[in-house]
Amino acid sequence: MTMTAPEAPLPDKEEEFGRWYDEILKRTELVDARYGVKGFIVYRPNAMRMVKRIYEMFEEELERTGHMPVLFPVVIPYSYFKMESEHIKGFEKQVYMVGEAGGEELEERLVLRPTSETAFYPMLSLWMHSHTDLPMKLYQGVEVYRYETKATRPLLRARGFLWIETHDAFARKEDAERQIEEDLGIARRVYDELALAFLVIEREPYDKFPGAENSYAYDALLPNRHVLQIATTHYLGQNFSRAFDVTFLDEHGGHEHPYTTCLGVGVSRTLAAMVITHGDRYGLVLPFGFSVHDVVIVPIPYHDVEGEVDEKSKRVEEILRAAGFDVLLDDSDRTPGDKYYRWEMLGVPVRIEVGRMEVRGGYVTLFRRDTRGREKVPDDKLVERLEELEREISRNLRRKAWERLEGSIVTARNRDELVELARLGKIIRASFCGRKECADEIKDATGYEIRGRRVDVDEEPDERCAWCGAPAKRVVYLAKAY
RNA sequence: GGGGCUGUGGGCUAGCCUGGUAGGCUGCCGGCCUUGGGCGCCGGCGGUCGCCGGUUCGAAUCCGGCCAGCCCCA
Repeated sequence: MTMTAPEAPLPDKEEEFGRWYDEILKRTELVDARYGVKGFIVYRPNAMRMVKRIYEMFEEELERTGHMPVLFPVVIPYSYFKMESEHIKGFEKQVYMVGEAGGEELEERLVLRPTSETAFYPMLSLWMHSHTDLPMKLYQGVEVYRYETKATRPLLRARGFLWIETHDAFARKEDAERQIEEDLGIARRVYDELALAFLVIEREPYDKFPGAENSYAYDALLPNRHVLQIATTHYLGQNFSRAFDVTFLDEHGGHEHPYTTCLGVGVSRTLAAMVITHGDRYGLVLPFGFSVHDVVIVPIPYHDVEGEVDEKSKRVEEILRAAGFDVLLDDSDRTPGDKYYRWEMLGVPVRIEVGRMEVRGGYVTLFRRDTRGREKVPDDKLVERLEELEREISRNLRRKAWERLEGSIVTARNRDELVELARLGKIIRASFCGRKECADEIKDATGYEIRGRRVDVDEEPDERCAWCGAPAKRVVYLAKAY
């Protein structure tokens, strides 16, 4: 694999996305793909700050909305796994199975969870007795395992990846349907804070999660013009509660199957989406709270002012720490330029430079990573300015992400336009008849998949399907997908 | 699923065709020198050449298999 010299900027993200991505992962020391098992990676400390923060944000939202944490085993007895017929059809080709232990074949094979419905439901039936136990809203944050095709990519398409899954059960259908709305809100709030842009999509019926009645997804856009599904939520109806015979006693003393939902958040993919959406040729670009530090102070000592520079740097450090910022004073004996490049690669949002001019002038020079611009800030305005910048950087990153996403959506009215826009790599908006055969033809002709209908906007289709001309049922979005 | 390319100190690589002491840059350690965008100089550290097998007096190099990574296509 070729790689640029350590001191050169990264390749261009748009033109050479593959190389850019490999190198930024390596140079930032986020993850290491050399563990030696295809599709599995090691998360290094710089990535774990981001991973933990993403987990925290989701967990905070989940607990605020009444979810309780649990932790299930990684292994699922095969007999549980096969209980819901659609589910096993959808997953059996991509599960890891443990077949032996202690040198002997196991009496029952164990599935490494690809998702945990079939682990949860047998326990739900033990825990659930009456309608007073409902709603039951549980979540866990774990690694799941799926035997993906040979085209694995670190974080984007892996055989083991980090995620969060909720499993919720309700007495009434309407409550379960309302949960889908709540799930979509949870993901929207967190992704907003991560400054990501995304389409909220209802998947086509043939493209649902195995065993679901309806599936909804968050799709983010990558610079290689592929979309990336970063979260999904599914309305499962009574499919799983029936298959696992989970019941509760209702107000009238009758046994009922609860209506259930699940939400799956791809934490590894969310991490990738942050790296990819915001990053540039100088490395990561991140909002406050995700890099190794939020503010780094770089002193620039000269002989004649060394003591003063040192003193001012320390004073600034103390003030910012007291104000609650995650600040690091980098007084290592590297040169300032070297420090600039290193902290920029790691996406530290703000750098403060303190040298002769700053000591004499009663100000500091502040560098913001998102625009790579400098500004002078009077000493007594520093805390205030940093508080502003925290919001400003986040807003700026979010705006840029949305501009890119919205700027790449174009409407196709007929077959020719659709083919042409696919050739250009756009996200295509089109009226669609809803037939799977039509979707298959489009896939064959263009490589594009119908992602589904947007649920965050109301849209009326044209009369005719843009592909086949049959009466159109809805407006859908098409893209190449990871 | 089909095809192609690659694997050499921590990182990037030369050497491979034509078999014979593994070379450079970077990094890291120690020292001197200072520092406004990857400072300079001196000395040092670090490699069973992805793994297994074969050919050979001798393999990083040739042959076979495997593993991993990347690219293109479906």
